Amino acid sequence: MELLSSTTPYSSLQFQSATDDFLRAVVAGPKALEEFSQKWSALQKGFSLATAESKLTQQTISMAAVTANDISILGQSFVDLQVQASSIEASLRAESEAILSNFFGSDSKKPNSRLSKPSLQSPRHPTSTPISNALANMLPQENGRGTISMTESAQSSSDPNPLPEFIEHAYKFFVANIFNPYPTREEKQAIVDQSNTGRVTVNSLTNWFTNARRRCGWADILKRRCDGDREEMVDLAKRVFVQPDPKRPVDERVIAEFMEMKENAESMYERNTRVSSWIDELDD
DNA sequence: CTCTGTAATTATCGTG
DNA sequence: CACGATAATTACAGAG
Repeated sequence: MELLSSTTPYSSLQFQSATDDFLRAVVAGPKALEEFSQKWSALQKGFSLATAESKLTQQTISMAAVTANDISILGQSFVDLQVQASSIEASLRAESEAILSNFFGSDSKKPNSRLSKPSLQSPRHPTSTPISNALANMLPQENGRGTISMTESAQSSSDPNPLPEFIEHAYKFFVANIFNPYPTREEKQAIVDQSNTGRVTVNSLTNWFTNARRRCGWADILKRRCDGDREEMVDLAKRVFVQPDPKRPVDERVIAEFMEMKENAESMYERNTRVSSWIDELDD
């Protein structure tokens, strides 16, 4: 609240400095990113509201979109690096597990042992580094409320997350690619590789993405605004989330629809990542 | 491959 | 606590 104070609600200046802030935060590390994330969220939230009330000039809107684009691209690049790194780590771990299981013989596929399976070492957190978490939490965001942030809310010990292993990675991809939530086969495979402990398949991931597009409202906009034309939809979404096209400005109402859609996607993520009551029954 | 419709399953909430 | 209603998810079939 105090962030976007008083008189001038939105100047393009705020958006301009955001890019610099972001870069500084990336360099400074996860904690700074977290901070930036909150500022950025607040900024977007306010922007969203102002948009709804048509209080912004086209110029400010453009500036906002351009900044969002910059941040999105930069953030995406970092996320990609993280994803690749963890993918490599995953295959290395898989390899060493294979080797170990040769030693101990047996135990290659065990359908229902989900809780056990202490793998080799890292109790949890194999593929999620602080940076990638912070980035993925914040990437194209708004929604200032405490997103997952493993850093504080669920600290140390048991960091649960017994959900289907893929959803964390899938959601991150989804939110980070909200302007084009259609992973290629390779990208799906990468997500599966990162999360797989046995039963996650590319096919189920494909289903998940289809359902996710439907649930967050992407499918709805696709049908209503683009007559089911996916190319057109992605092009439109890019003009909203990535880079505005001065020659083809997007109607404010459409922008609002996309913002809402993105919010839905993010709240799905929250819903599914938060630790809930039942976890209490797990310990001891 | 994706989209829509839908069945099956699971989690959550209000009530007696 | 157990129940029934409701919401959310996942998987699948049929069509394009």
